[in-house]
Amino acid sequence: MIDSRIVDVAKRANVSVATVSRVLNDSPLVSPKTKAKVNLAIHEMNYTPNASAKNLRSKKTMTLGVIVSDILNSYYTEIIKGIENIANTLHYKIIICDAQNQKDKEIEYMSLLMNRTVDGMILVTPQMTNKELEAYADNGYTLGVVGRYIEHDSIPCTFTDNVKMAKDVVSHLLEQGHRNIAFLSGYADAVDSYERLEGYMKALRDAGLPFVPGLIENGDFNEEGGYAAFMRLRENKHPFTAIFAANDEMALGVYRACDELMMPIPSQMAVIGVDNNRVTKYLIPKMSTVEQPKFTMGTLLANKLIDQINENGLAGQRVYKVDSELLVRGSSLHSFL
Amino acid sequence: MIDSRIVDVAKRANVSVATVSRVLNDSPLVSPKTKAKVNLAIHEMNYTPNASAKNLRSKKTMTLGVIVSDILNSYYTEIIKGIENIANTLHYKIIICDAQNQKDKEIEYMSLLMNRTVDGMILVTPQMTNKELEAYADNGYTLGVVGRYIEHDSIPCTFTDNVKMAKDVVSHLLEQGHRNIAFLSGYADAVDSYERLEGYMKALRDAGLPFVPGLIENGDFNEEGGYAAFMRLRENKHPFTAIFAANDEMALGVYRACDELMMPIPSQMAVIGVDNNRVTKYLIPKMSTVEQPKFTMGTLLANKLIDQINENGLAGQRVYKVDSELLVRGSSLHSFL
DNA sequence: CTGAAAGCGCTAACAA
DNA sequence: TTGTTAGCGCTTTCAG
Repeated sequence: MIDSRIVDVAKRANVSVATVSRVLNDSPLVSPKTKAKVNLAIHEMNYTPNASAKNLRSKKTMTLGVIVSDILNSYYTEIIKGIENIANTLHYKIIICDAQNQKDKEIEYMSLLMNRTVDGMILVTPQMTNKELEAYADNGYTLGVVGRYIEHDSIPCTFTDNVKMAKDVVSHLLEQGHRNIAFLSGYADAVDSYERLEGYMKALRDAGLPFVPGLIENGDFNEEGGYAAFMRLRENKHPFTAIFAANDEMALGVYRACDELMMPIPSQMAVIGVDNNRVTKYLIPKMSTVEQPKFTMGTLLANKLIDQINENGLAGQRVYKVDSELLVRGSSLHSFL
Repeated sequence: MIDSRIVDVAKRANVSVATVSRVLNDSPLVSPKTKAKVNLAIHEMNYTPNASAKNLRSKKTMTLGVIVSDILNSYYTEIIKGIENIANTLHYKIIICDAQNQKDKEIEYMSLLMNRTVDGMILVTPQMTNKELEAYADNGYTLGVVGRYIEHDSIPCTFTDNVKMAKDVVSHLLEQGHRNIAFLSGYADAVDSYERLEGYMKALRDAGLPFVPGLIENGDFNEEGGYAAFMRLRENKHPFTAIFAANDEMALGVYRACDELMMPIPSQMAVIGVDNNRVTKYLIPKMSTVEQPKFTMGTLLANKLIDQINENGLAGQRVYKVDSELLVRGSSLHSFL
């Protein structure tokens, strides 16, 4: 039954609780005969071990917490798939927390799970600052980060080079003949925002073009925000023919705005996003974007974190830098004119 | 510190562990003065209670398990959002399990969590049969189902009327003048498949049209399967001008196939899906589909299940039937010709 | 209002 | 190879 205990099994099988525990945990110190007897009892009683008791005693939960910004955004779900993939293999469970794009939710989840509910946390969110994360680690918590670089000995991380990525995007736009390129940032204080902004500015500088503040707006990383930010950009009265959005969600808002304003993409407005969300390839024209190896990033990080938990040490590589790739599609191609 | 215990706090505050526990659990039986003293100690030590110990002793985990077929499909993530919404409010955590469209994964997760890791399970998957679910319930497990009706006193469920929905879809297609309508099923044994098939057949019968087996194919509920099934349908040599897919994912495959075959939608092929996945409204033409109140379904069911866990009883409504709505868009509109 | 103590179900010394 | 037993850290009677 659902609430039979290890002693019940022991009694039925005429052995001690220790023996049952050994069978349960595949210890080699049990004779085949006893093992069979115990397994029979287990099946007859439909016994399942109580996880809480096991966790308390063994001081681990075999569970990882994962905090993402938004579970509806496929960027995050694909990372989750990667995490899940390796977690499953290594017999770990994962608790997925959806911060709903709110930083206070992230913090709330952090404290919710940091009480030995999980053995470690994976943060996939641009909002929490490195400082805050480091504070957690310094307090003895085990955590890892997907999607950004962090300088702390005990926090593993996987990320792509945001600056380089943004430079690549802007260079491509320059090559296509654009000279007035707008940048759609996410939250101002998010790493992904300012690193991509930095790349954008570097590319302009390298090309000898001036940086125009009126060509920058914040869009909060979501579609609605992207739409509104695009409208504000137009009010700024600085004409532009191309726009680089810090993620695909915001670029989607640009698509909608262009549709309403009867501005064909890419002939009157070139658009590029970041993330290679699934929806981008169903759009017309298909959206140019940057592919990040999301699944891989999830797998790498989770694997490393689980290692760290079990080895209780920090051997091997801590920082995983993976390559992103600019996917040039219809929304930024001059030949589409 | 991360590993200080309740006795450490008690010592520091010069009280007993019982008192600390009372403060921790907001018991009214503590004087304000003592409470302040204890809280001070808690903060000074940065103490957090050990969840495993608490779970073991209190026999609950304040956690719900949620099994979905595919976390990349927004149908499921929106239901999850609904579940999460009410769970958060009621101080429950959720463990999300992605069965990756595999029935054996569902069963695996079921046994993984049914050991008091969670207080109850929510199944959002068309694959497990009602019989199997009933067996779990009969064994004393607490569970609920989103997306289908089930006849069992202790399993709450929310669902929409699949038969009626399918009839509505086919009726609309008939009104648009179509007489040869294909049906794209999911897995043959999934409720959503056969109930929608039933509605499809009823609508044809009501209209006095023959049922043509060659117009039915299975597409496994995913895009690739939808694509392949569409190709098979064409090989069957039964001409058809409209297709009803049992979900949007498969309809997406049809879009791709039509694109490759240079068959414009809707003039040469009308297409309707089910779920109102976000991507449907970015397609050209926009895809007709059926909206189900996903968020609400999640909220309703989770709320009911938590009630059931706490009341330890089955008072009130068990079955929640919610309305779905046919969204007629470009992909099935004759006027688009 | 506060404290002492029993025990939740399990694992892992240690003993046999 | 097997059994006995001491906790893991918490909640909750029961007594004061």
